[in-house]
Amino acid sequence: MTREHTSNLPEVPEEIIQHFDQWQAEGVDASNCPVRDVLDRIGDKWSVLILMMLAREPKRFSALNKAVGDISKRMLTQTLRALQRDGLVERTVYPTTPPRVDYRLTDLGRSALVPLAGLIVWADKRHEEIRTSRDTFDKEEAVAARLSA
Amino acid sequence: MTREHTSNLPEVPEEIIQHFDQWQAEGVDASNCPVRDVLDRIGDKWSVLILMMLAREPKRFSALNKAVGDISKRMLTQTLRALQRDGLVERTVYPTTPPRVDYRLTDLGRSALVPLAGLIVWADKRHEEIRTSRDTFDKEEAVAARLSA
DNA sequence: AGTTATGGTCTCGTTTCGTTACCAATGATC
DNA sequence: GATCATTGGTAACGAAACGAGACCATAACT
Repeated sequence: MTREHTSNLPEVPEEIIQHFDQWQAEGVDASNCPVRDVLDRIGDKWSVLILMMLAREPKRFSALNKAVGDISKRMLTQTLRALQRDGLVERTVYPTTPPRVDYRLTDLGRSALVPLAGLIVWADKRHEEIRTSRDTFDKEEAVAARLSA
Repeated sequence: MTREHTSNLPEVPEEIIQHFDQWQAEGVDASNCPVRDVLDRIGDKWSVLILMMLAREPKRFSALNKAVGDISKRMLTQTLRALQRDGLVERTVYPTTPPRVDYRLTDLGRSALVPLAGLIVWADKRHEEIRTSRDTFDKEEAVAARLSA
């Protein structure tokens, strides 16, 4: 009743929506919602990106640092540790000098990439639309600001 | 060659991995990667959660505030504005007193929920595994700390 | 006059983040 | 044999983002 079928967009499975409804009824807090727990972790600035970079093959710290480009060593270390802690990434140290460390996805980490791939395809397909929307929004905002001045 | 087939886990589509490879070769910066652009935005603490809460039907500001529980009004406003700017959410004001404002998903916003649902199912299925991994990691870390003391 | 309700905004103290400097150990270079 | 480069980080500091709570405008109700 709340949503009319005016387009043939892909649908969100009813089962999932029921899931959401349930959470909403209970009030979703970080403490009581497993999905919150997971999303809060990999939903940070760098985690998904790093998982993607490790998709094909293991990489060394410095290779990751170069691949991502605008991540600092500090954040790279921090993110990798968190991914390792969550069991998505495995860290191997070869005690040479200078040290050599590589990072590889675990099975769990690889399994995460499957749904993430869906998200990436979506982002790629829709990002033009999003950028357009942003431009429009910003333009309207500028007009509104001029009016109230 | 880099990945042995020892388990029957769901696979990451080769096509997607090639996508990642390409990015990696170029060096993924925020500026040159559309997916980065999108991920940086909805990959924040609250966006996904709010999209989920709006899945079934439009909601008022206060309803969202209650549903999410531990979000502050400040962040709720900020996140909703960003979602609106990106064209994922529509804001409607009814000029009554006290004011009434509701937020609903746009078609674009609804389309985002499809891949997100995949991620949520994953999180739900795997979060036990993740928690276990965390506990193990923390225990090992504690041991290491004791040794070096 | 005082209370309540809504959808925010403002301010302030805390957390988190990004930048830069630095380190240890070894092999190569001069 | 002193110097330098390399790798995978850590430490310290200033900047930006965040969370909690006070505050506001308006009108209906008591």
